[in-house]
Amino acid sequence: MDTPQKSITQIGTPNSKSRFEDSPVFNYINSLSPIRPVKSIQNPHQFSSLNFTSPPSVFTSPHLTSSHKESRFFKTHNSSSSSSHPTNPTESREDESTSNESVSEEAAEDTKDVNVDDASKPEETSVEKVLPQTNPGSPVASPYGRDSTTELSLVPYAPTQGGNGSCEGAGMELQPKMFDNVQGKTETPDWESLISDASELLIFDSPDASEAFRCFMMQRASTSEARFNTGVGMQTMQPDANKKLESSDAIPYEAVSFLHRGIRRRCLDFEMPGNKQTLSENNTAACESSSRCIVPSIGLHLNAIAMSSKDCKTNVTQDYSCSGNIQVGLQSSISSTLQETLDQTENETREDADQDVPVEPALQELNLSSPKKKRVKLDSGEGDSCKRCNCKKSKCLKLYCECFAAGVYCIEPCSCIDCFNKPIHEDTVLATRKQIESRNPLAFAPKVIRNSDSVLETGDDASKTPASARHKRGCNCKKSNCLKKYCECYQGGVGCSINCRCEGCKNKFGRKDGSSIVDMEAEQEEENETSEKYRTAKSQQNTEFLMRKEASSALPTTPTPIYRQELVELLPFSSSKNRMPPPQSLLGGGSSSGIFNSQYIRKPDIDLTQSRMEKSFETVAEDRAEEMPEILIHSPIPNIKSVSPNGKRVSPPHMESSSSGSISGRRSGGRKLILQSIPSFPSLTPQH
DNA sequence: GAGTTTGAAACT
DNA sequence: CAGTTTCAAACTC
Repeated sequence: MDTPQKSITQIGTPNSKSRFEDSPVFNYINSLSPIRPVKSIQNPHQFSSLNFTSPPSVFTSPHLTSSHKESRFFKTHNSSSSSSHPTNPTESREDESTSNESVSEEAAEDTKDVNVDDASKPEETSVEKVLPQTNPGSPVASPYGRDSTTELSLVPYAPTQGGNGSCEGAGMELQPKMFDNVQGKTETPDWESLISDASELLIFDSPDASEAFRCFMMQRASTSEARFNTGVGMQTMQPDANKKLESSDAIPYEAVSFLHRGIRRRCLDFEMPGNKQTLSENNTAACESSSRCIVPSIGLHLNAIAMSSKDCKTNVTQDYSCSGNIQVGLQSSISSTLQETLDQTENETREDADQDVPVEPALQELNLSSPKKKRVKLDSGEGDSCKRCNCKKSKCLKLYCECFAAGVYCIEPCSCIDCFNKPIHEDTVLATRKQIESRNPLAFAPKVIRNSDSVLETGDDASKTPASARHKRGCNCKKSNCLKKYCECYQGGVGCSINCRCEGCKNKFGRKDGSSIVDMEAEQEEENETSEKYRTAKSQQNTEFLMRKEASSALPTTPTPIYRQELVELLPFSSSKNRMPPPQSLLGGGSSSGIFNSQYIRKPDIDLTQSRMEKSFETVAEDRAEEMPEILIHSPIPNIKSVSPNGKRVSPPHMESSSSGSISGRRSGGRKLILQSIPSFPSLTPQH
C-alpha cells in the first residue's frame, strides 16, 4: 500500500511538473506510449500516462464497492492528472492500485489511506517516488517542496475532519468529490489547479456536483453511517474520524442498519417509552413504524387528559403534560421531525447530520420531561392533576402505583423513584403483572365498573340505583365515611354498594345501604350547611345532581375522576405508548377489563372503538372534565361481573337492569356481547 | 414542603 | 381467611 502510493505520490507535484516533463523517462515513455490522451493535448504526457494507467485499474474490478471505486477513481484521477506515463510507472501503479483494491476489499480500505493515496498520487511522479515512499506518513518529509507537502498535509487533514462530527461529512464527501474532480478535470492536466482543487475538496468540501451527490448516494450506507455517527453524536462511537471512515467501509451493511435502527430507536425512545422493549427500547421496531411514535403520543395525551380531567381544566397552554392537545402537538411535531430527519437522512448527506443533532435535543426537551417543566406544571396550579404516581418503594410494580394499576407506563409527570414501570423494563412489568393477576385476575380491571345499561335503560332512577356504576370490589373505609378520596368509591364518583364493607358510609354518590342520591344530597347539605364550603359545594352538587338525573342512572359527574384505565380503554391503540401490554390472563380469566379488551380487540372492533374513541377524544378535548364521565359511561367497557378469585369482596353489583346473568355481566346485553366476543380474540401483546 | 391520615395492597 | 405490614395517595398544617 504505502509503497505504491508513495511512489505515485511524488509524481505529480506541480512543481515537479517541469521536472517531470524534462525527465528523460517521461519523454521516453511519452514517445513509446501508444495512448494519447484526448484531452491532454496541453500536456499529453500527463494525460497519456493517466489514461493509460487508470483504465486498467478501473476495469479490473468494475464491481468494486463504491469506496473502492472512489479510491480507484481518485487514483485514476491522479494518474490521469499525472498524464501520459511510462508504462513502468503505470504498471507499478496498476499493481499498486490493484493491491490497494484488494487490500481495501479485504480490510476495507482506510479512507485515510485512500485519501492519502489520492492526494498524494497527483504529486507522484513515476520516476521519483522512491524517496517519499519511505515516509509516506510524513508529508513534511516530502522532498517535493510545498506542493507535495501541501497535499500530503491536506490528505491527512481531510480524514481528521471527517472524524469530527461536522467535518465528518466533508470527509465522506471527499472521496466522491474527488471522483468528481477526476471526471471533470481529467481534461485539465494542470497539477496546481488539481492540487488546489483537491485541497479545497478535502478541506472545504465543494458544494457542487451532482456527481458528487450521486457518489454519495452510492455510498449511502457508509455515508449514512457516518451521518448517524455525526448526527446522533454517536455517543457510543469513537470520535476518531478515521475509525469511522474505515468502519464505514469495513462495517457490513447490517452494522449500518443497526446504527440506523439505533438512531431511530432513540428518537422513538424519546417519544414513547412504549411497549415493547424500552420505550426506546420498546419500540424496537421503532424503525418499524414511525406511526408508532405518534400513537404513543396519543396515549400520553389520553393519560394527560385523564389526569387533566381531574384537575387540569385550565393551564392547558403551559402544561403540556396536562394538556393532551399540547402534548399531541408536541409529539406529532416530534414525530414529524423524526420523519423529516429520516427522510433527509436518505436524501441528504451532511445536512442530515446537522439536523439529527438538533432533533435529539428537541426530543429530549419535549418528551423527556425535564424536572423543571414538571415542577412548573405542578406548581402552576395544576398541582396534582398532572402528577401521576409518586412511588418510592414499590418501584411502580405494585398496585400501589396508580400507573401500574392503570396498566400504563409511568411517564414524565411521575415522580416515582426507581421506577420499573417503563418500557425498558417491560419484561419485569409484564412478569409482575402476571404475577399479580395470578393472584387476582381483576387486579388490573377498572376499579369502577360503570353500567351503561342503566343509563340507556333508564328505568333505574338515581333513587333506585344510587349509582349505575359501582366499584369493582367496594370500599372498606373505616374513618373516611366514604366522603374522601381515600374511598375508592367516592374517588371513582360512584356510590357504595353491597360490595362495600365501609363503616359509616356517607358516600354522596350513593350509600352502601342504597340510600338515594337525593337523600344523600340532603344529608350532605345538612352536613355542609355548617361548613363554609357549603355554598360552593352545594352549587356543584346541584349541578352534579342535575347532570346525573339527566344521565338517568347515576352518572357520576363532577367529582368523578377519570381513570386512566378507562381512557386508555377508549383509545386502545392510541395509548400504546404508556400502556403496558395486557397479559392474556385477564382475557382468559373471563373477566375482561376494559383496558385489556381494547387491546385485544380485533381490528373491526378496534375500528369501532377508534371511532368511539375519536368521539370521546373530541369530547375530552372540548369538554370539561365533568363531561368525562359520560365518555366513560358510553365507553365499551363491559360490565364485569366481578368475581374475585377470593370471592372476597367482589360481588356482582346489585340491582340495576339485570338483563341477564351472563358470565360477562348481568347488566348489559350489549356489554355482554362485547365480552363474549372478547375472549375469542387472541392476545395481541406478547405474552410472557 | 413536611407530616399525618387513610385504606388498598401485599404479606404472613 | 384473618391479621399485620407496607405503601402511596389524600389530606392537613
